[in-house]
Amino acid sequence: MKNKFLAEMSSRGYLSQCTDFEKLSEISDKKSISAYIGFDCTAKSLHVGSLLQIMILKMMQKYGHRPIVLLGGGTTLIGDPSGKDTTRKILEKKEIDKNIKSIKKAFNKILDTSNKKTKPIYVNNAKWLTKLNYIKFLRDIGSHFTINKMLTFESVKLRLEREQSLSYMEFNYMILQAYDFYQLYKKNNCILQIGGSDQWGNIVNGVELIRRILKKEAYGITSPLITLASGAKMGKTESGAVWLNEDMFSAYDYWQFWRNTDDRDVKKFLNFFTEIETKEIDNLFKRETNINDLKILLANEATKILHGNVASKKAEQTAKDTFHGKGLGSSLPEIIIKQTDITKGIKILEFLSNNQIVHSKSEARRIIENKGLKINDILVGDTNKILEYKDFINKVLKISYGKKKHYIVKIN
RNA sequence: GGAGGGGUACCAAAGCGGUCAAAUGGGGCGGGCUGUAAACCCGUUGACUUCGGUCUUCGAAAGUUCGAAUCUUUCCCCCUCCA
Repeated sequence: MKNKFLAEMSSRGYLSQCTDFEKLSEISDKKSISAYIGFDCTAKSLHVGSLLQIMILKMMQKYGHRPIVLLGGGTTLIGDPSGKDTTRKILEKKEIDKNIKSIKKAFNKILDTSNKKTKPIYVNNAKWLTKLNYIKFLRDIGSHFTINKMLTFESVKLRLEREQSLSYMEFNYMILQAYDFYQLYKKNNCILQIGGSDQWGNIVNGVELIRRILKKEAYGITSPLITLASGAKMGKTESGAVWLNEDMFSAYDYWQFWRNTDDRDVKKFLNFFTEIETKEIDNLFKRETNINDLKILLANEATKILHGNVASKKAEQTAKDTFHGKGLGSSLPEIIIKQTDITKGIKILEFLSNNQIVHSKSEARRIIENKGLKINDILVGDTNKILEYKDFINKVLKISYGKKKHYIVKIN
């Protein structure tokens, strides 16, 4: 593969399938192309599960191509059945619009928005999907799809085999996605759709629709499903999903997420989620004997891409202070309490549950009984402990839930 | 449309009148070991509590009973087979 863009895609492990490597390579060699990836808008933020796709968009920019981010305001009204064995919850338009606005924030941080030529274009398929005329759509688009073929798609087959209901609405999802591609081809000259491997069928449909109607060639690429060494799903931690939006998942927690990567996944993640050259990564693994240093590198680089250099450095320093020194990291979550409250004394159980450190007083009691709670690195043994002024050092106190969750408590 | 089987905590799955806040496994959380990893070991896993207990929970509602996850009725949902 001579094309640099595709070559790097391949060496980083971003490539799973492509409709036509040779041709696509040829075209992207000659000119700048536009490619799109569609994203679901069921939540206020995307999570790391979508990060690989975003990294691909970022890499396109590096090679002078333009990414199109399709925020599926229209398709989210329907719900993609791919990879799901039950119907997704259906959202209202208002909520979806709110989600779109919020999701964009992360894209603007990760992608390069300064270069005019490669600046990402955001599109919302609600724009064309919600205006469709049913009869016209059936005649113009529907006539190009056969049920015979649609029934052979994995997403449909899976549901039918398990005898789980697949509504007519969901059944239409793939046609709508194909139609999206067709629209983007016409409007934005978008010749390539990228997606996760579960999107292969949907992507191929779009390519075929474009060929049939426009007699033009479009292309599709899928990225592999990320598998973790442990077999778990990528992007889940003890506290739930790893969100990209900072108000839902702090930069420090994000840094920690990468820092805690399984040894066996470090190399893969460096390729996937940093911009370090593949060769350089190989060299690092040859030279570096301490895997923990590589995890720190991974955490730094990954955090930098999303939250910026300053936040990344701060997170690293906080981790250093928290785990290796006596200091208090500045990125740790802060809890402010009133002077008057502390003079009165606060019951530890109430303090923990009121500040959402634990979900209930029972959990607070449990964690103390299990030797998991520390104040200023000293084990709290008594569930009846009262937080007092003397627990603070210079009006500041560190409270630790287990080894990894730390909070700074300050007196106002 | 007919005949059966089933809905139990985060998930899977036992329990089938009291000893059930509900066995067991997975997952989660905490501890130990270590490297903020993996593996392994131990503890814990509804809420509130003055630590005596109290309250809510086994698809939904109503009922039988001193007492119901367990029995009855109605309803909702899922599965298997037949048409």
